[in-house]
Amino acid sequence: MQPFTLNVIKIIQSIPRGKVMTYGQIAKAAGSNRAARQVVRILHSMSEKYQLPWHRVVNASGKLTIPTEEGKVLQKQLLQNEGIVFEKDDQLSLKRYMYDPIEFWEE
DNA sequence: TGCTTGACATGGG
DNA sequence: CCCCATGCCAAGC
Repeated sequence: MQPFTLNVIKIIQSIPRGKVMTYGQIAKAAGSNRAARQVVRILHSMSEKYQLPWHRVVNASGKLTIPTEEGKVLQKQLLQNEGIVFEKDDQLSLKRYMYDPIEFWEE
């Protein structure tokens, strides 16, 4: 496994309750700013094994991008359980809920 | 080894 | 705001 992959896993595990991160952010934080698609794959194949909070990962627009309707509904419910409120059907406010680890370094 | 596959991102029309 | 093309790169086959 590549170090990048491991980083992605750790980062996703570090997302706190009630917060979300975008694929691009995670990829960048893991060391490759253009590897959003690898994050996708990792979520696909490792979310079970590593118990990743996959539902806290959304796209750059702050929308749910699960292909199936059931998956989308499930993710939405999981996020709502954590206190996140949706503006529209599958749209949430990134301004409010986006988790940026940079807070730790710069604050 | 080489080609295909994505739950993405970004920019242009 | 929606749709499309293109870039990207590790994992699977």
